[in-house]
Amino acid sequence: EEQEMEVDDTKPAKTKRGQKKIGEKTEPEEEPLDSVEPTSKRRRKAPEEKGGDTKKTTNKSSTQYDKIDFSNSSKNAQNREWNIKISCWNVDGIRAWLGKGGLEYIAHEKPNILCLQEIKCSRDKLPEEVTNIPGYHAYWLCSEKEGYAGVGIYTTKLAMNVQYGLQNKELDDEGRIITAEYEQFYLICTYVPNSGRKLVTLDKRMKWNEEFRKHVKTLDEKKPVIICGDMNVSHNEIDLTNPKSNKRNAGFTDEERAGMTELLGDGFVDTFRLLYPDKSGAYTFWSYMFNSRAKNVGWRLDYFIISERLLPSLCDSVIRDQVYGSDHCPISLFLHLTSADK
Amino acid sequence: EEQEMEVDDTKPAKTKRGQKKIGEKTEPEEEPLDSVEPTSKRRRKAPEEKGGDTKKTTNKSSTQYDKIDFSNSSKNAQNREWNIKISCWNVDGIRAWLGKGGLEYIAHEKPNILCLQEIKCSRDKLPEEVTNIPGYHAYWLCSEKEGYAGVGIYTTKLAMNVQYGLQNKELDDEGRIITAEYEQFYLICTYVPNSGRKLVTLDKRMKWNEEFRKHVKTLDEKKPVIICGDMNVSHNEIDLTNPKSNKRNAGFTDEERAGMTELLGDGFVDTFRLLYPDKSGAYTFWSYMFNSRAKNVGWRLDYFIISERLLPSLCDSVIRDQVYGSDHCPISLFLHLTSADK
DNA sequence: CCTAAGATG
DNA sequence: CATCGTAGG
Repeated sequence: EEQEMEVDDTKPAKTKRGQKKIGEKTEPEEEPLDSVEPTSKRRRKAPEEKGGDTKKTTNKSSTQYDKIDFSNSSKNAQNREWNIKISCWNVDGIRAWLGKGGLEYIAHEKPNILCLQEIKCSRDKLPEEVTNIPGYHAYWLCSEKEGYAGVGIYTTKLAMNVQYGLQNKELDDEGRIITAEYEQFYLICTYVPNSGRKLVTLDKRMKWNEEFRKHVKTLDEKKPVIICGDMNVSHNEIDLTNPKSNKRNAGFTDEERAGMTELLGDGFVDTFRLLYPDKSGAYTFWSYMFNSRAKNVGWRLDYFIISERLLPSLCDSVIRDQVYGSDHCPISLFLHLTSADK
Repeated sequence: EEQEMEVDDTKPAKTKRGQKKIGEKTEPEEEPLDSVEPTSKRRRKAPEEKGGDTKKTTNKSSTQYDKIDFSNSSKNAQNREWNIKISCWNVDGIRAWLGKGGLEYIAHEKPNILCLQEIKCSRDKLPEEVTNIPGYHAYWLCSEKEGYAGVGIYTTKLAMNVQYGLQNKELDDEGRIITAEYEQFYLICTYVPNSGRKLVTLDKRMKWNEEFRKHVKTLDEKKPVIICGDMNVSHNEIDLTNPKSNKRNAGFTDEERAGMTELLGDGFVDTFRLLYPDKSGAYTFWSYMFNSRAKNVGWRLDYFIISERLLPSLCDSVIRDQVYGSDHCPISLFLHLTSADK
């Protein structure tokens, strides 16, 4: 049974723009820059290759977004363009991210919903600049451990219901999951426990996987589910640069990979891999060490995983690997939702 | 009795400049920029006022030294110019100081001896750049506590003997004093224990003062003594911006001030205050907080204190308040030493 | 290599 | 408001 839902939504939007309904775009339709070749098949062209960008991860410049095309003209199975965009970013410390211009990402991406992981900040230390973003409501779940983990959701439309944690005493003290209920779906924003150096916390991770799966299956019985966040696993060899040498490292153990396989076996889909089954070099995380990002030595750890019955709505699932400000990059999911999804 | 002296002096100077003898200037005499008004009296003109310098403490620029005149034409009581310069700087972390260009200070000041306090670095983590400075030997005493306290001495001429600590078990684990014996004097480089917020370590400080005084008096029976370092006390009201509000704060308690008075009563002289008895606003430390340095809200905590019988040799004692790179600034002592000092 | 907190000053 | 160390990744 669910505990009472709390809503941390104290501030009204300051702008007069008014609230957007989910299913309503946040700005006028843009003409796509690419050719409008119909994408009748699930298979897509690979995302553009990164240029020889030497930008540092600590770059604060507001110009990083000028080169990025945030428009998306991909169609769903019924040849409809997206009408809701959900984005997701492990920010690796929301205060550092703020200092690196993280808010500009929101202004450029303009998602209907943005899920953040690893905010590493207790609720009372969240700067007003991040709690009070015009046009968005926000839900936060912070770790009891200071400066550790923590997740948040920005949303243009209020959720019907918000559930904090998994309702499991052992697993709910670190701020790792918020479940937001909307009319047509449940949205899960999660930061899955890392198994640690030398896999010291693999047991905890396995326990998490178990409870998480239960949670997701329960939700899925009621409404389709959209899971997003840092799943802290690269599912297959194609999902990281060095699969061989990482077989016994956190993020690519058999146990963690099997966890993902099980989840997908319950009727969920890894949207990016569905759309781009052969795309290699597509990562969402690069260690700060060894200049990994410049060399694109990375891992795909961040996912949009959706109930299979949402597939007709799926327009695109993309990795914003040009966006800097964390050791992860953002990802975005584009859906066309209609009343048929209810 | 003294323990065996260790000398941490593994590297020969890399340059071919050769060693300077103490009493030999490290570079050709420069023509002083100021008028050569003879300074027959102990009383001097005040150091120049700081300009409206907005430089940050973290400034790495190598240009900060261009505006500073390191020459000094002050004479001793026999109207002789200096032939030995000793400098002293609480660097507040030698690695951070190195990154802020601290070594450039040495190149510009060119002291015969430079004493450093608060190196905050264990011996094995000292960067080679600071342990291997051409033309200087180095002695180090590091705290057993990582990244805490610690002192060091650079010297162009090898000391005859080097004593590490006070030979007191309770007080010698934090790297707070090196005593170097030269032909004509003992040099003490010290970082006196801070009494702490709410004076939690005032007892330890009092114990230190007691043992330190014994040590100094013992040395003084053999040779004149030059004490330099962060004494962690402002002796009198003139020595800090806010004496009233700091009467019960570390650095200006009656107990600490009395300690300095006692030391001076044993036949030692605070050289700066002797030469500039009325000079106010002369500080060597400014809290990083509240933009204190820009406002010159500071404390005089760093001293050259010498045996009275060295007074005939004293040419000048100056505060390098234009030099940035720490929350303290360097100070320099100019002496003319002759065989009469032996 | 980055984030963060905590201790110290 | 700086310097550290350490934990975490």
